[in-house]
Amino acid sequence: MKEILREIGMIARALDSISNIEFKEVELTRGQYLYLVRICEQPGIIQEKLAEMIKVDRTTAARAVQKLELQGLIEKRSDPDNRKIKRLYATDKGKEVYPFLQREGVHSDKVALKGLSEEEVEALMGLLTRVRHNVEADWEEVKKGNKRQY
Amino acid sequence: MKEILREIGMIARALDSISNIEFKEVELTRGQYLYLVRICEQPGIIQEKLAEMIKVDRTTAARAVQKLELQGLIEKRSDPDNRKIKRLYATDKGKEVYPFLQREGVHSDKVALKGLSEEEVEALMGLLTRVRHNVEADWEEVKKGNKRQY
DNA sequence: TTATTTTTGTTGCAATTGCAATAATAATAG
DNA sequence: CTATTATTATTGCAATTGCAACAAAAATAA
Repeated sequence: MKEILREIGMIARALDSISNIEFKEVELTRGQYLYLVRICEQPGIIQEKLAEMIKVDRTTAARAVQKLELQGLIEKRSDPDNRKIKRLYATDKGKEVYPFLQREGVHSDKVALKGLSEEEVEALMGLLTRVRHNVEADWEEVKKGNKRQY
Repeated sequence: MKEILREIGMIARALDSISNIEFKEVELTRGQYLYLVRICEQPGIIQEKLAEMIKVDRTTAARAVQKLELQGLIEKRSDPDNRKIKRLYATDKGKEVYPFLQREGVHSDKVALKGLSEEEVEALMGLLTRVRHNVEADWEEVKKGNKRQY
């Protein structure tokens, strides 16, 4: 029955690959778009949450964010109430590329869902959200070092 | 509408991350399991097809296969009718780890689909297969260097 | 047949990725 | 209040990843 997860893997890798190739046009290297879009959409988000949302290692997110900052696409601001965290914001330059990322996303969306009715899209979205919830619980456990039983 | 693709990305990364952590127990490093399972299931498959199935760069597949061979988990055999290709087969050692990969896959499957009825699973599978077909056409084009219009 | 194009495979970089280990602050427990 | 634990961020490796660029064989075209 695990063909479902394989399909998901294939789709994810294919789309990620496409995005990475297309975003070179905007001077973004592999993976960066993931972080930038989310920072644009949730100004003030911190690195830790970003990694959690994207489902990537904390240190990976750290370097991606670091590079985005170095490129002047985002900036880190210290929080006055909490010296531990650094809030992330897109700079003007970052905000400038965002529309391109959006358009690409919309297009990939259109391509991916071609031939699906509105009801099917709705159903797919609902099912995937449930699957994601199921999976993310395990991911967090395993990431913490806990072992799954089977 | 592109939340669907985001969900897919999250699920894929989370599961991949879990698998990579769990398969260290069997001496497999990041990504290797993807190739090994498919070679076990389709003995005689060639590298190029493997990359296409998994949706990964040809050179990435090349190194993964190379390493699997070095570890003695698979072997490359020249084809008598076609000197260009090399067919891939799991060795006894490779076949030995396969059941573990399977069990892990079954478990991830169970976790991911928890709470979904049989009909929902069926529906999800159908929808994802269609999405995958849509996406893989674009992937192959973009990989060939062609540009998408939007 | 000969020439061109496509398929399949490899290696040299340069980059991302993630595990360990470290540090510092915040939150919780005793 | 002090001690312990959890959160957040960073850096040092060692590895995977993928784009270019190449090679060689096969498939197609002229």
